[in-house]
Amino acid sequence: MQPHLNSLAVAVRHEIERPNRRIESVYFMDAGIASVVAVQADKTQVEVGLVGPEGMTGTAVVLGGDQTPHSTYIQVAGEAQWIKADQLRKAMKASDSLRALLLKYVQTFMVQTTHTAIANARAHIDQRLARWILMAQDRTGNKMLPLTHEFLALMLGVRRPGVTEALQSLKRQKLIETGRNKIFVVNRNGIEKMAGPSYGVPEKEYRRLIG
Amino acid sequence: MQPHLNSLAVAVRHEIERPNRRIESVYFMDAGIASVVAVQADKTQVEVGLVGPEGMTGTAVVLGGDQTPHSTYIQVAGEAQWIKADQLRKAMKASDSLRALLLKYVQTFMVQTTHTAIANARAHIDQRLARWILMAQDRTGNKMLPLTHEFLALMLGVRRPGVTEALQSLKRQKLIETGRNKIFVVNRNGIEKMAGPSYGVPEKEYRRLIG
DNA sequence: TCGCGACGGTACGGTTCCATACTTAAATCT
DNA sequence: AGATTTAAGTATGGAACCGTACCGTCGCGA
Repeated sequence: MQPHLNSLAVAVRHEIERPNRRIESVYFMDAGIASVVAVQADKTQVEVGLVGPEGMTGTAVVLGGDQTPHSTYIQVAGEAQWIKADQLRKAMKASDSLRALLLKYVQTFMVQTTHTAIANARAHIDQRLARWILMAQDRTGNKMLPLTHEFLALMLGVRRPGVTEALQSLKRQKLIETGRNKIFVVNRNGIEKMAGPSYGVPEKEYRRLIG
Repeated sequence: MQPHLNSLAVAVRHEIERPNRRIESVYFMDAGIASVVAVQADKTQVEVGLVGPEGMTGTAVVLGGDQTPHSTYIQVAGEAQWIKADQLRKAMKASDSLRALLLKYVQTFMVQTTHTAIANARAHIDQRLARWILMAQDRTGNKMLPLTHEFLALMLGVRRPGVTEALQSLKRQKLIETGRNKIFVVNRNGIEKMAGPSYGVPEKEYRRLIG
């Protein structure tokens, strides 16, 4: 696979996959975060999964398809290695172990999306926000996350002022610090406590399957 | 694959898969509905997908695994053909076309779960309920759905009285009729209107991929 | 350095949904 | 038939969020 990989710096908001359009390339993130977003017929959208260096975009290609109704774009700028979808298909055909590994990742990603669903159904905004921060930090390994409230609101499917208030609640509890376009993780354990049961299951499944 | 399939009547609430336990068998529903449920560490659970005659349980096996953190059980009694997970693995190894078909189904199921996530984030109870009724009717082909409010509440992740009120709202609009343990679809188009953008995308994706 | 655009903080009334509890009604069992 | 269980309807006060709007502030580019 390696000869067909190409490094690339990816900028925030860059769209990797468009809904119902052919997937040209698949990205393996070296740094930064991509976001998989479900899109309804009326264009309303909500994030369903995060992809960082632990994973890949374009799971539909791994499953033998060439498009999805989802949208995928860069949330946190970074670097990625991309490969043409066709090259990935060839590589999977050539290597059973590669295919098996990528399918395992699809499984972990699926668990992530199902737990987004349960969090959306049952958790309050501050819990969902805490979950999101934890997942983002897992992927960047950085205390600082460059994010606007507006963007987070879009991701969580809530009002922008709702995010502002939830962030202030976390800040009051000394769990994070905030700045314009920035969130700083201060007390990770505290954030995990805040997220409660909405964080953890997909992470455990990832460790089990891929480690 | 056929020689290893076994017919079986499945009763409501029968558990097909337990969280983090080895998946013994995979079920292809002939009639009735199975429900895939995400489970958090504190045991709270919410439904993330429905499986009827259009699909199968045990997508983790298709992805090369042998367990998931999810739970799967029968929602509407019916009949199923089951096969030992190992036999399915053999059959997939033997037939690329079978494997490709099952992977396509995994893709459609994934889209279903992501749209459960977006519905949970943005839609009100009556819309989510409408979506659920439509998805259930798609799978049984029956105007009558044998369901308790309690069960629906568990599935949607809301209070039981919330379901009662939402059902009455649909009833007032002449979209459904209700009885003890029963919901009757009266005006399917009206229910689709009520569900709005929360219904449709996964169904379209299914038609595109499997038809 | 000034102005403008983007971002974040705050306010307010209204709606949805929650937790909880109690009552009525239908099915099941003895 | 009567008793018991299970399901469905109703009530209430409170919390969480919503849509919307307005204002302060930060940073960037002219």
